[in-house]
Amino acid sequence: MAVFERSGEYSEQVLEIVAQIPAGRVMTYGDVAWVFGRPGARAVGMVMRYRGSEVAWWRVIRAGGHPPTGHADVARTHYEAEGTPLLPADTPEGYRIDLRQAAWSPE
DNA sequence: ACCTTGACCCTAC
DNA sequence: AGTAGGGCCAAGG
Repeated sequence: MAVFERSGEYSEQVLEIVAQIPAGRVMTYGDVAWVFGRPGARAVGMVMRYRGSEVAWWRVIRAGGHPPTGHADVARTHYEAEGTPLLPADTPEGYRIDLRQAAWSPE
């Protein structure tokens, strides 16, 4: 509840959900957005840019298990530290998160 | 109210 | 793999 201040409640909601993601688990931008009952993966990404510093932004990834743009290297460090299941991939980053196991959703 | 930006998503070439 | 285009939403000027 409320210690967040700044901009709309949307940002608060996003940060709160991300904060609920347990270590070793991840959630896609799209899934987070759908929690609000409305698409808006871009809006979620923007919240990460503005207030992402306060949450485990690395636990929020793109669709398909791809790490956040421009932060794939840092994100991988956190994944390995938390034991997040990763998989080798042909992607430029050379890896992707195993959504089959890491995919998480709030109750 | 209008326009631009952004750590997005999907499809197509 | 990479680029291009269109579409979604929220915040700020």
